[in-house]
Amino acid sequence: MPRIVGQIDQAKSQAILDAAAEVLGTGGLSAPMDEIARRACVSKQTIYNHYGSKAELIRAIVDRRVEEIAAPLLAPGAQDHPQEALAGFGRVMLELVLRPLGRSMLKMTVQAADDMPDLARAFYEAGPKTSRRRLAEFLREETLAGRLAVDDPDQAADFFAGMVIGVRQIAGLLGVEQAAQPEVIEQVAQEAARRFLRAYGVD
Amino acid sequence: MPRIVGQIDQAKSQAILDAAAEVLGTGGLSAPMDEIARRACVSKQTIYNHYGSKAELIRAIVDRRVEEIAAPLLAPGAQDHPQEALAGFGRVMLELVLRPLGRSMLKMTVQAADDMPDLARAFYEAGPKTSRRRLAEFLREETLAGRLAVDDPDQAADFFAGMVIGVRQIAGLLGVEQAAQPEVIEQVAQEAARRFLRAYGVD
DNA sequence: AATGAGCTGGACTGAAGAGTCCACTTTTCC
DNA sequence: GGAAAAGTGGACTCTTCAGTCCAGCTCATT
Repeated sequence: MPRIVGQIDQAKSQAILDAAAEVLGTGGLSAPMDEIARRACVSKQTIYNHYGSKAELIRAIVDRRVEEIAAPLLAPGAQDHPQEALAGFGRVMLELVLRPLGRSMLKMTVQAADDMPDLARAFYEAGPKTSRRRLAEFLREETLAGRLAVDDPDQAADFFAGMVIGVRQIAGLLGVEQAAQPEVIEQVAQEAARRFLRAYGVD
Repeated sequence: MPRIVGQIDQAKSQAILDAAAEVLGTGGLSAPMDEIARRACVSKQTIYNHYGSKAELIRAIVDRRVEEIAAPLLAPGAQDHPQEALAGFGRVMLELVLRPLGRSMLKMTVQAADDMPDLARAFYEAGPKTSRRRLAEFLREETLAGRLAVDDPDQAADFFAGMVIGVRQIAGLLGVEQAAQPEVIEQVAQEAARRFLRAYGVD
């Protein structure tokens, strides 16, 4: 990602990205570059050597997050029982949404959406959209296999994702309530999976 | 709401609030006061006479929205059949979330959350929290009446609200996808209610 | 040890925008 | 009709911050 190639320190690039994500995530997009530099233990000039401008720095942060999101969403699915597979999906989504990093990244992207619509769209595709798509595929397969009776997999996937995430995402964006405990995540994922199976079971 | 009482024009207060909601909602919180003044066909000084500062202006906008939210959430509930009552809840929540005004107000409040946590909390209480609370009460009553079998009304309310709202809220915040059509709202509310009844019915 | 790329930190420029001031006009109320 | 309150528009101050500049430092390679 660095604009000026050469002997540039890759570890420093990452340190800058980490610091920027932290500062911009908590203080909002208007947090000053000087603070990011201080947090990264780096001079402001170095940030500009690596990323060129604040907008590109933000872009790099979101791009990295988009990559990070992809991996866990590929994990669940193949399980013995639909209940476990669904709970797995739920767990992954909740982790992505509830972790402090996930929260602040989302808030950052929302704030940036006005000025960088393409960035917001990339984030949306990588996160919310991909998770629903993967889940819908799973539901389609399970229905073909006769273990579920889902007539509209896209809508059903959105229903399940909504159940799992619930009010927590918006609460995080508004900065109310603290991060959720692991046992809460587990309980919510399991219960949502159970209820979903009742709603969409083969009778 | 005006700081300086006297012969102040109430209609002008509203015009300012309307213009500010529009400008700050679409252009983000950093939109300049001059543009709000222009939009409201009012001098900048008049805005300051009415509201004292940009922060208080924002506060007034959110306060007004908080009032507006309260009314529709009291409407549904008492219906012949749970299906209709639930669909009514769903319809109201979707309207609140999907309407352009609702979207931009939410985005504005999210952006303001860092600097005005109390404001964000008031919004959260009035909107997401109240809607879940009202719905949970309804579910509790229906369960007592033997028409539903909801063991954890708070969680079930959150599940239903999540199903209805789904990916649309975050899509709106990220500025992707256009506003939803009325028939989509109706279909989603009805289908969510139907599935919810299967998940929580008395068998 | 010499070269040169990258880094530091601090000073600097320029733009944008919040909030103020002021001379003047309009409205409202008695 | 006159006084007081409210509004207008435009200039003005002050602060904040993105981005630049620069003089001196570090350190790897040769």
